[in-house]
Amino acid sequence: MLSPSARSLPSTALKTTSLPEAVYDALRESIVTMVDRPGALLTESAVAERYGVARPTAKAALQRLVSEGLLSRRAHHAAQVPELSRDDIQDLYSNRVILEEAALRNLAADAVVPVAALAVHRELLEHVRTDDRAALARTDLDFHRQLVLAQHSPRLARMHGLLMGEIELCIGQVQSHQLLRPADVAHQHQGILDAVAAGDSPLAAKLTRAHIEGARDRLLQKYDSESPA
Amino acid sequence: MLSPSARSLPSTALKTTSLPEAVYDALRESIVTMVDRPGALLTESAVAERYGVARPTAKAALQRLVSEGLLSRRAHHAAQVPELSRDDIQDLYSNRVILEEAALRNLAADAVVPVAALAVHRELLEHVRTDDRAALARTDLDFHRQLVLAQHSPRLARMHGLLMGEIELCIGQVQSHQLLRPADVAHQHQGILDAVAAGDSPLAAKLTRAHIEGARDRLLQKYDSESPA
DNA sequence: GGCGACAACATTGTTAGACAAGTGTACGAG
DNA sequence: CTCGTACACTTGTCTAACAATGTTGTCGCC
Repeated sequence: MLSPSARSLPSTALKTTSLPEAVYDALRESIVTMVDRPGALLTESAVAERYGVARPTAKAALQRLVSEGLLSRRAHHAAQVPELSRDDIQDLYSNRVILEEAALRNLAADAVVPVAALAVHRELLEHVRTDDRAALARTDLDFHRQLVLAQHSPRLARMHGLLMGEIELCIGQVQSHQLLRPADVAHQHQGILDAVAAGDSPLAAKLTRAHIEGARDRLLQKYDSESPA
Repeated sequence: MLSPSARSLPSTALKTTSLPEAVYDALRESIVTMVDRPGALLTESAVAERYGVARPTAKAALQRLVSEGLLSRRAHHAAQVPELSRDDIQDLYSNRVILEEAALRNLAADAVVPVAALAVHRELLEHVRTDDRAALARTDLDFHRQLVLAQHSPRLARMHGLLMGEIELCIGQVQSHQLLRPADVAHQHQGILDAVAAGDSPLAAKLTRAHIEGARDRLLQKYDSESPA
């Protein structure tokens, strides 16, 4: 009784199946939430000590984060939380447009609104009502993920997931959710869902593009105002 | 004298900077060239022994291949060369269309033909003349890679690279280059380049889609004739 | 003869410790 | 002031070992 394996590890609770994956999850979280600020150096030993694991385990987690673009690294040097440039933001969002526009075009062609996306949409409306900005930003990304997932294309989901990972980091670094206009987000999502339900592919694609480019512009604006170079 | 570190490793020569990367390269090659047939099991120890490295080194190489979809794996089991299904082929190519169509649309918008792609195109014409099917298949993929690279978008290149890796495997498994019509490939590439030079985005996109879907259909046809289920 | 429990095996998961090799830096010599 | 060397730090790689897990095969029982 009393959950036998409740022995918790130093800093954060690690509860996933694989140890490297648990470290990966924890580290990823602390990167996108800006606990580790951009530019911060993460040595293998430091990570190993922080989570109470061996260096090879930490190494594996770091390697995965590097391969996903959430850390940068030069050979024989500590991994580093990247500071995203203006070009990075534009690259991220222009590729996101490509993927999601295509996804929504296909979705609308079938004229069927995926239930998972609908559920997330309702959750988002709730967050708009309570004006919970942080939760709203998270749910917003979730909504887009669900739309892509509804495609049942493993490769599309994987590529989109890669992009979204870096976009999370991006949003964290620019603190853009403070500028978010909750009602607009909800309204635009509704428009996209309506276009899908109506089977209007061109409209769904157009609204998706506008929605994402709007987010990008807001991000860039904040970015410019913060780093006047 | 006499290059001091010329001690060669068992099967294949490994000459890259990092040992895991060298194993990765060699293993990848032997997978896409069907030296390791689909369904074959690759244990960490076997790989380690084959290339004369320690198990952790082999593990890293395997992990990377798994993360790129060139190997599949269940926990506590040997990695396995995946056998691509009909659905996989369709998924691969429909996503490839999304990416390359977008890339060519942008390229044509600038109306500038990338020199690297032109160089590869000339190389391909040479292979058509000498009727070298294997080299032609390789150069064909290279041509598409160059078109995407010309975009100068790190994320687009990375996503496209992932797709192309699996497509290489796909082409190897179906032995599709035997069905390739060299003159057609060259002709279609020329058409795409012309559309880009003319700054005709819609045409470039349309030709690209047709070119890729043609390749897909040829692949599927061969696939169906080989596995009549 | 068929079926289930148990035991042996194979494989990966994770750790520890060690040494080599590469990189940047600070310090000292010229 | 400049250059080169030595040192400290970090990663790269290996060996060895044990734990955890999944598979397989065998044996006895029904």
